[in-house]
Amino acid sequence: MATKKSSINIACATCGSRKDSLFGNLCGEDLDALSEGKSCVTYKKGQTLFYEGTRPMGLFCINSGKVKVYKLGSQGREQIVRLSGSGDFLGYRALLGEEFYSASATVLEDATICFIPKNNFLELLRTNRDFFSSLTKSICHELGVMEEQMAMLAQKSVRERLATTLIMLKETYGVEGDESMLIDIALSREDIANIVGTATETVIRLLSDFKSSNLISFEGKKIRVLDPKGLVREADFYK
Amino acid sequence: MATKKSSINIACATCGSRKDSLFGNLCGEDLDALSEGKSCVTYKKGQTLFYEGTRPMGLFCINSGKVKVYKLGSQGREQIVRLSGSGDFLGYRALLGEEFYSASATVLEDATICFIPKNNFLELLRTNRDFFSSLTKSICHELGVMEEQMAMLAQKSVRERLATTLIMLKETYGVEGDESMLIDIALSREDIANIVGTATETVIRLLSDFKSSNLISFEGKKIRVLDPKGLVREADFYK
DNA sequence: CGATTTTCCTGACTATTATCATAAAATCCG
DNA sequence: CGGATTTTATGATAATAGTCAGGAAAATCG
Repeated sequence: MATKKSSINIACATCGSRKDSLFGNLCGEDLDALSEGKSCVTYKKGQTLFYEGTRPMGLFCINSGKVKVYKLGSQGREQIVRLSGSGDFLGYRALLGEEFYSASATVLEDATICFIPKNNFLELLRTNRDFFSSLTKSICHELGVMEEQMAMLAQKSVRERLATTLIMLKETYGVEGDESMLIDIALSREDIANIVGTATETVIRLLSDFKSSNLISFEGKKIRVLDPKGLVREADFYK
Repeated sequence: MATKKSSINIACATCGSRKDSLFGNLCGEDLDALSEGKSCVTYKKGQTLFYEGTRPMGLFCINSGKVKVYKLGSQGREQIVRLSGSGDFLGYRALLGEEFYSASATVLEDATICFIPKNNFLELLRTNRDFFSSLTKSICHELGVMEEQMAMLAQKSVRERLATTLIMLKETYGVEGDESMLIDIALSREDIANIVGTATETVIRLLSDFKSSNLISFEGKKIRVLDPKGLVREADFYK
């Protein structure tokens, strides 16, 4: 499905999504050094950036588009561990941990993504202590998010997990409508199942349940949250 | 239950568990600086080092004993996110992420634990770049372990999760016997349930199942793994 | 040591969720 | 456009795990 096509390099110095990223505060000199080695590529939905178990060669930096990061279980089922979008980095965990990729990354929505070779990235870390600190801080925050996620997966029922996931998606990808919010990311029912950790059929049933209760509505492939408070109730107190 | 009693300070320079920790490679000067501000306390089983939602004041460094780190769910149920022992640090995530504690920590087995004030720790990070790097590397590794854990919790059945947990516990806390290995940590059935994310009764039932199948045996409060390969089968392919 | 509390265990029952089968709807692609 | 594939949907059934209740065993404590 779909083929890669290269595109003209976007210089880091003029990159629009940079201000939202950890590169936001870099000085011109650092930016030029980064730009030097990097390449910038357009990916189509379905293309894979890297595979679990392979060696990281550098850092991916998402300019636009959306990516899912997932591990494969023993039955070949994906478990999505993170969704990434504009301004996010991919692959720093494996680079800094000096390990192979612990997960795979595949494009969900057509994306423009820069690749910064390992050595350029490590050199930046070596020379710019503030950047190193803010990266570390961000990783620590990430770790806290993962703990949260873990507790949710372990303790809540599937119904609660789905409600919780919708709330999180709304918080990250919600775009304003009047009163309600549209979750602006194209996830299949199967993708949602692979975030929640359940069967696709179960997601379909529960979503149409939530729809019947007027908690959500469907808008093309996307979901609109009509009653956030109702969802919070479903997420916390059901059972 | 049980009260704190202070004990004579152990100097970092002469600390026996240091070589197993991230402080293992520090020079004498750094060690003396650390020792200066620190205090060293003996805790009894059941005592709590810190509570979720509070502000971290420094780093805990476990000299001996075992500690569980857990989050509280909305039904008051603990989800254990990590077990820590001799040589492990506690609280660096919140310190480096500049956040409140995301979890609580309670002593499982009587412990001797040093406390290093925030500023001493941060100063060490500031002045010793190698230490900062190795800490970051360790955090990245931790993040990978969490991803693994998350996928397990989301995808596997409770039976598989329990088998997986026993294997992990064996790998971390196993002490040699002939052929079999004893898991040398005192966990109640409820603690195990709070790692696996299930009801205590279910853990009891499944453990006695595993015992009937001669995969494990009980030795006081501890569990002996008789057939690791059998456990691996239970962990992966059941269903 | 005996009393009390906590932990462990078992059974019965119920609720939740997975699985399998089938079909409609949507999307892809030449 | 029209056939093929993928995704979404729904029903029936079975497996899994949770809850509640009651009792045995073990640990704790004065």
